[in-house]
Amino acid sequence: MDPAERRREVVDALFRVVIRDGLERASLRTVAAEARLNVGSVRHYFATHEELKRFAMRSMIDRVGSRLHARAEAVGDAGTLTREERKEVAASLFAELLPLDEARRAEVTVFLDFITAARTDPSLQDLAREAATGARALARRVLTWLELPAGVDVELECERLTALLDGLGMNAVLYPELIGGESCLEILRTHLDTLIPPPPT
Amino acid sequence: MDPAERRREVVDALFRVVIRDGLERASLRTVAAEARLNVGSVRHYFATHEELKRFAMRSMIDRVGSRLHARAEAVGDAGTLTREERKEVAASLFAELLPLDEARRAEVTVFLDFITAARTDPSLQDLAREAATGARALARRVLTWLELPAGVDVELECERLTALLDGLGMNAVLYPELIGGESCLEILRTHLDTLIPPPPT
DNA sequence: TCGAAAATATCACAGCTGTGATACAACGGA
DNA sequence: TCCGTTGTATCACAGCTGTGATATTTTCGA
Repeated sequence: MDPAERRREVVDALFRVVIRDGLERASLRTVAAEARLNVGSVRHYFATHEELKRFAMRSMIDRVGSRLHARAEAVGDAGTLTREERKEVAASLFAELLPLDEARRAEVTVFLDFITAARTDPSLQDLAREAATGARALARRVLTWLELPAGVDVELECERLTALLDGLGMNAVLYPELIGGESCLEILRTHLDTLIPPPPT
Repeated sequence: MDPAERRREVVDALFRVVIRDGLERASLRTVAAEARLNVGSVRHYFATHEELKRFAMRSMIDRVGSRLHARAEAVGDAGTLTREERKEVAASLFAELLPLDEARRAEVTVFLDFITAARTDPSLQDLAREAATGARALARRVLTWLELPAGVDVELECERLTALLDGLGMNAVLYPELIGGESCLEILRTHLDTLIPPPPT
């Protein structure tokens, strides 16, 4: 079997364990069992536990990052869109970072565990920082593309938006009974409306 | 020595371990060592590890909750304040939830570890839910007290504000080099200004 | 002063962890 | 066919974990 695919299987098994029991329960043995392998086989592809975790976190970042990049490229020609249309495009782009379906919920859940673990795990810190700066770069790019009204501090709004997205994702993952995916999307749209007032009806 | 104070000492030791190494490293042995005790002494006050963690999380919630409650009570007579003054009161109240100094940074750090752990730890879930609903109740109360302009959805703004506060706190704790306490406060003030437009100068 | 209660301390045990070492099987080119 | 590479599997070891049981010390009121 293709080694790359085996690695992917192991990483998927790790994700399932993290979603079910949290990252701290994702030991070599539990992940191997989830992947229907034994520790020896897992360690044939990942020399150490640390390497497995780093590879998994990188896979997650790359997956989300490439998806966002593809979406951002697809709307390269902005001149033909009205402000309202661009707002809708921006909303659906940022929505990729919200737990709106099971796949994205899984991503946000795993990602939250990884970045909180990175606070005290030096081997994950560079990846967490990379993801954080990447999210800010995306937000900055989209906000400038939206051509905010004069007098608006783009850097501040960039930080406010990323914080809002992180907060929404975290709350929707930790308290699904308090706030669902639909509310997240509605709040995101409202937020963009406060940045660019909608035309009066 | 007063048993209540001993418990507090142990809990403080646990907080220090969590801040330094994360909640998953806060074993009975590491906490006991941090408190300059042995496991037997710690277990004399907390029968099980689970009981210790629950007590610590409850202490944290109570501490922050009572501080917020005291501040909210202190400004009970709202009629004498202008809208701008009330906005400033609201900002300083919500600022209690942001890592603006070392004490609050420690609180947010520990709290973040607790609520993420609660996702997969049934023994902490009720406390996490209590904290989440409490934060929303506070935000709802303050937002109605601010008398937002007509047409503003208070429930939605309540959720948007709590998500923003959570996101700001999380980012400031996880990426202190990307966003500091001052930026959090500035963003919070900006957010309140978008809810209640400031008078033109 | 005595003695019970509270507090502190130590040991042992089973279970889990990462990792090193080693063995066994499968496969694919010379 | 042979052999080296790749993949799979198993064992052992030290270290950490929570917890039960037990021992020792300290405290403090009758």
